[in-house]
Amino acid sequence: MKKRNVRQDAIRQLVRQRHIRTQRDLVEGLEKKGYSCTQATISRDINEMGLKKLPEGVYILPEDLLLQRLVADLVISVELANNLVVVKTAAGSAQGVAAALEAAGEPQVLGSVAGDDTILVVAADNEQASEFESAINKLRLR
Amino acid sequence: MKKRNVRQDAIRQLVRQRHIRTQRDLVEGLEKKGYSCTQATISRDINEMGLKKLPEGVYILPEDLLLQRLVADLVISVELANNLVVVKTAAGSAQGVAAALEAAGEPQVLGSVAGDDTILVVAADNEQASEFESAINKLRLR
DNA sequence: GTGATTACCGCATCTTTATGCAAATAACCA
DNA sequence: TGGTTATTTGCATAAAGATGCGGTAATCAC
Repeated sequence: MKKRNVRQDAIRQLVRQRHIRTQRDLVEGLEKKGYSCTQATISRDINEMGLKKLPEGVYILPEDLLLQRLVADLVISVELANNLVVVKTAAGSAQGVAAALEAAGEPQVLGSVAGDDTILVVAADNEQASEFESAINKLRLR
Repeated sequence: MKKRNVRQDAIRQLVRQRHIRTQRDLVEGLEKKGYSCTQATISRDINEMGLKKLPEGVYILPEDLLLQRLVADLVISVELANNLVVVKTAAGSAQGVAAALEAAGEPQVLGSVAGDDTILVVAADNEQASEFESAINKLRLR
């Protein structure tokens, strides 16, 4: 049976795109994508993929967890200016957040510099910058 | 009715002391302290107190959440040396973590200085330092 | 092919947490 | 004080998630 991997890819997509709060959400989301399975299967998939549930109640991919926490905890604002994104952080945290962003390796980013409470992120063009901005904002739950 | 507040104080203690994973854990812990109540009551207490459940599966007080996340995500090691505690963090994060520690206002800390990836914490004496060390380590789940 | 082994999954059920409802208790007030 | 109102709680049950068991499909050795 090969469907398992394909289904788990679909789960990855759903978790990244939307805010999935329950396993039922996933069953329904998968249904719309043409996959049919039960909550029991989802439970096993979640365990196998190492999905975590945040205190805020949404599922998140394990590889996104660290960045999410740092962004949610330390980023104060995100502003767009042409192909630049200016990220304000808690005092003294810009270096740390910038390192995590770097490590996450968002493809649309050319590079960044960080001061004490500000990160300047340079994207190739306005659209790439905008994409990056919304990617960050998606991590800032609550 | 005064028992509610007293019970919630006991819950606070338990959550800080041990790693509480289920509401049943709390019912049992409270039982040993002489409080008798049901899981339904605990559920309401947890909601009212704003307790959160970490992805690692343990409950945490809302006021401890930010520090916990930063410590868990960014602290690499904690070493004790007489009345000093040397905290190693991810590169560029020492400032941020030190600020959060500062904000948490652990009473046993006299002060601290932070470089790029190291925080030096000064306590009044060896015992205070040791207490602080274990307080930090308690936040470093998994 | 046949048989054995393995991976996968649904069903049923268990565990954990949330909640509607009514009873009990506390707080208030005339 | 007696009556009224607001809180707090337990019980029963719903909702969300985990898991034992057995069945089916895919794989492999022969």
